[in-house]
Amino acid sequence: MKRSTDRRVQRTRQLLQDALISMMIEKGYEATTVQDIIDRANVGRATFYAHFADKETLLTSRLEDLRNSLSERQRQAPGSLGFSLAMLEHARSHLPVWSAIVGRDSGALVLQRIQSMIAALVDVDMRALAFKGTPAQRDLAVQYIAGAFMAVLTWWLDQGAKLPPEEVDAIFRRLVMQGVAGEWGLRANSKGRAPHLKSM
Amino acid sequence: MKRSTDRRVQRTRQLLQDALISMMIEKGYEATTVQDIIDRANVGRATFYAHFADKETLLTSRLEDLRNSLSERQRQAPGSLGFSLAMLEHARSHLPVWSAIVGRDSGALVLQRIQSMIAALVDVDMRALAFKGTPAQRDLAVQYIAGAFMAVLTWWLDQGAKLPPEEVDAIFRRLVMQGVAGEWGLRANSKGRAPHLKSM
Amino acid sequence: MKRSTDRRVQRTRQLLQDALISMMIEKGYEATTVQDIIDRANVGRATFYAHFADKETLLTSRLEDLRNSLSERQRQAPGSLGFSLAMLEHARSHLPVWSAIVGRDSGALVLQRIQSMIAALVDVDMRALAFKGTPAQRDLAVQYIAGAFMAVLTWWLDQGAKLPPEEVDAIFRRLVMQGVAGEWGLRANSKGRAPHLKSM
Amino acid sequence: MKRSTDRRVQRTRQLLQDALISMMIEKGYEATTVQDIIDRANVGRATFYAHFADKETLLTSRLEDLRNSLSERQRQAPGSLGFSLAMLEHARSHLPVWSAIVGRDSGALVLQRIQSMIAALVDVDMRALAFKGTPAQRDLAVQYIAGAFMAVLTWWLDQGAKLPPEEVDAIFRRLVMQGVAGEWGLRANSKGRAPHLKSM
DNA sequence: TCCTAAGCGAGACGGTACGTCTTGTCTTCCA
DNA sequence: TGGAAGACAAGACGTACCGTCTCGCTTAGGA
Repeated sequence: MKRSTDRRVQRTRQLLQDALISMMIEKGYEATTVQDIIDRANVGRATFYAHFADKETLLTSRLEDLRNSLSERQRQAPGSLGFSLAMLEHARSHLPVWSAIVGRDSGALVLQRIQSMIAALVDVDMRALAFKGTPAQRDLAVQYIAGAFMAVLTWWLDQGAKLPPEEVDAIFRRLVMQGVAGEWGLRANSKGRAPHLKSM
Repeated sequence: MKRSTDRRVQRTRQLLQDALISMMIEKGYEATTVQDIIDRANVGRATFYAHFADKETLLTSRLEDLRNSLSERQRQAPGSLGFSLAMLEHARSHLPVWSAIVGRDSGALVLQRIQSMIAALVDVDMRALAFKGTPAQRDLAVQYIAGAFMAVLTWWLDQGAKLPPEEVDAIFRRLVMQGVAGEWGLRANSKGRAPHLKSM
Repeated sequence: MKRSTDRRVQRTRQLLQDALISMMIEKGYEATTVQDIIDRANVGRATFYAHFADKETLLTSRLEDLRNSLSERQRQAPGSLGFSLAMLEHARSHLPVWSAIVGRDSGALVLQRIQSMIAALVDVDMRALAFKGTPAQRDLAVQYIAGAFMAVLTWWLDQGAKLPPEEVDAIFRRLVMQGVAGEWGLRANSKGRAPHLKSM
Repeated sequence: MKRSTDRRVQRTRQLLQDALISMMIEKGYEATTVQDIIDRANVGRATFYAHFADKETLLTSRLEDLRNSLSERQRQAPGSLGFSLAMLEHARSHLPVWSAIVGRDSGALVLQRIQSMIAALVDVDMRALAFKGTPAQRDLAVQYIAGAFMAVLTWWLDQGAKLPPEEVDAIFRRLVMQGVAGEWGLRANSKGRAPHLKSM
């Protein structure tokens, strides 16, 4: 019951999320103020704070969607570092946002958030593969991979995302697999591609 | 002429840098305000801005010392990814600052700066080694390595820096070398250890 | 038709008026918010605004009862400044509200409303007595008396209403009558006391 | 020392006081926001709060000047209810502000502040005159007079301040003296007029 | 030894974002 | 159909921080 209220609430949350994305493209994340967001969303200030504790919480809620897409993607091909190509393609399809995130100092915090999201996915992949090594070593490997991927992604975007995602993905995966498999031995596990992501 | 003036200027810069470090340990980088710094340094507000454009510039000036140490270190053993062990040991020797940098959302921007510093070092290393591949591929590798290292470093510090630096370094280097050498073929180049860093 | 509806409406109005009084005693008039009132009255926000334009209108509606009592009281003994004793006694019988109204910056506006209510009564009294003087002079006298009375009432309440109402009333009336009668000559007119007020 | 800072501070306080007065004339006291004041004064928001706790404190600081003028005026002719004519003339010379204060609901609080200021002056006058009666009676008389005066002043201003101040003053003083002298006996004490007030 | 210019502390200031609060309007659903 | 529940836009509040600024004090060099 009170479904209508829920619907209104959802609508407002959506307006705010969209406004954030749209402002990020224009001014970057750090430079975007709460006032910018609510002006863009045509929403009252109090309403913003009724839904989100602050700008960062709003960002997190938006990233949640991305996380869900990637998780879903992963479920269809576990243990294949599938997030890699998916992320690259996602970034290319939504180049304006991602350029804004990656661009000058604007998104250090955003990138950090995304990196820990990636790390969680990698962790699942490592467990799916036959990782040989202590839990501490697995954690190290997880962080290693997530950090390396984000660095590659950032660089690729900074270059204007000109190289084909498939190529970047292939190199990245080989770099990781040769390293990690050499060190701890992983069962090869490369199932088919899942469909592209749509969100964001 | 006016050497005494220069000495005073240096003293003030030093006071401000020390105050920043000391505040970062207490409250983290983001949470530290310019007011905090000048109070801690017993310096006037205008004096701060006479020396540094803003908080970030002050940080950069402090990181400059770290960069110099690492460059020096690298010059003694080029092409060996020598920054890795040096950084790990440096971090362990100055655990309070590094914990503060790495701790919860305190230092995304600081870490980003350090990462690009590392990337510059890696770039030199890659050129020193016989990297086979296009310039773009080298750039990709550079970012890959720098990102992976920072992630490992951050993880290690977050864990309380309990594992021996030598062990972390060894694993990291093997992961990198197996990947990069497998992909593009690198001449093995692992000269002896250089002396520890002292700054910071 | 729909008498039951009328009864509900009356009930709601009553709930709101009571809630206002009760909140005023706790926090003073200014500090009381519409939210406080509707929470206390267990009433929806829209309902509040369906009945009253704002907090002040609600107050006014409540004061209407007081005005009616005093008017009734006056009809029984016109031209006797009868409001004086009636108000004093009323205030003593409902000390908590009146203390709240009078207390520190809580009710400047409330007191202003009451004062103009008193002024209307004084005007009637002045016309009942044989006031000699121009209309402007009568207006001046009316304001003079109402202002003086409210100040005395406020002072008396601020002191904790310790002096007997009769004594305060007597002094007040002598001060007024000697002044006004001396200036413009009034026919003595001091009929018997009317019964006490009950409302509020 | 540091007189220059003091001078700046004084200037800023003055700018803010003037801006308050000027806004009050336009929109009334209640309706004037802190933002209005600082915009008008060309002053930063933090600066406002560095000088005054809130809008009301600013008002109080402004009334302090009026209080000082009246006190000075009183010192030259004590015991003569000299504030009466002085206030009336002051109000007529600064009609725009006073009209704004007196006008619709805008200044209940301001008027309350002024009334207690007047009461303090009356208290001094009562002590200067040979007031016969208990302290409680004197307090009552003080409030009576202050309340009556403010009511007359307000009425006079509401009428557009058309009657000559001297006439209003004369009537007010006779009303008071006949009442108070009749009740408690006062030595006549009506020294010459002091010069007009200039502030505000 | 005096003088003079620079470095400096202290801190006022304009500007701007924050997160909180209250108001009055509106929509939806229940009894 | 009246009213409870409560989302919402609007906008003021008081706080925090920033980077600029003016002011005198201190403290050396050079005269």
